[in-house]
Amino acid sequence: MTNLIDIATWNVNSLKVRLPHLLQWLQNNPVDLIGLQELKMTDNVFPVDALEEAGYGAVFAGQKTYNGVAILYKKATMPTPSDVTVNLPSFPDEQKRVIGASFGDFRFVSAYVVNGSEVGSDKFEYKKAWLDALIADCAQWLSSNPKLALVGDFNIAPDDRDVHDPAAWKDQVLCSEDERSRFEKLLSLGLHDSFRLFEQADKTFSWWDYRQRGFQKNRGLRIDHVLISDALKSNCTASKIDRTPRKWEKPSDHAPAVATLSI
DNA sequence: ATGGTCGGTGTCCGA
Repeated sequence: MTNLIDIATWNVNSLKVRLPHLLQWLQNNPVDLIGLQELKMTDNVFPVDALEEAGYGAVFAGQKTYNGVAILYKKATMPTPSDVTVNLPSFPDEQKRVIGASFGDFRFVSAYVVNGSEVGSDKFEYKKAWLDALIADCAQWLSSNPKLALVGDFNIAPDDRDVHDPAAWKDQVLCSEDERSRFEKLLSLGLHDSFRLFEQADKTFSWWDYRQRGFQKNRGLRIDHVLISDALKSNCTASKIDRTPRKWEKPSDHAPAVATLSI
């Protein structure tokens, strides 16, 4: 038996501030699964009740001030999640950046990849090591769960099409070869960038800097991705970025990305 | 014009 579902990802940049946007967006786009990043809250204040009222269950891993990830699932269409795991098995970390859960034989992982600050910094070294661990662990996940979606804020623009000004961003953080080669390595494990399975408008981005009226000028990058495994590729019928909520008052700097697939 | 804007238990740091 197969189910047609919509899966999404959204870096909300504080779930406390963005809860009204999330609820509004889910009302307009009742996706079956969504991975959230940058909750910036501890687990004791996670808005379980408000999401429940909206028809969503949640698994989450928060922390104070920074990071924090969650998976929301529509209770009417999705089974109860099982095998919930937090973070990367091969990379012990205080920072809460990964949460995974199984829905039947479908595995869904929400990730908040390290930003990296700037090329050559200590944070950039942490980013490379973290990505290497993600690659190693993702290979394991795929061997045990052929039906896998890895979604999130990857903090990597895969190629120049994903950058508003490739010359200005060349070799900069989010666009460097060290990062792009690791993204490619992740795909080579048997994952596909669902967005690129379909024809897309030029200059479609998922993140715009708050400064300099970046969104109004569409000075953005596509760094939020919905990756799906080989086993799901032919079952994926659409993938898009919804820039609508970026126009709302007090927006996240990221827009949600959504893919449709049968599992 | 070398800044600019957000969010956070903050008055600087991370993005």
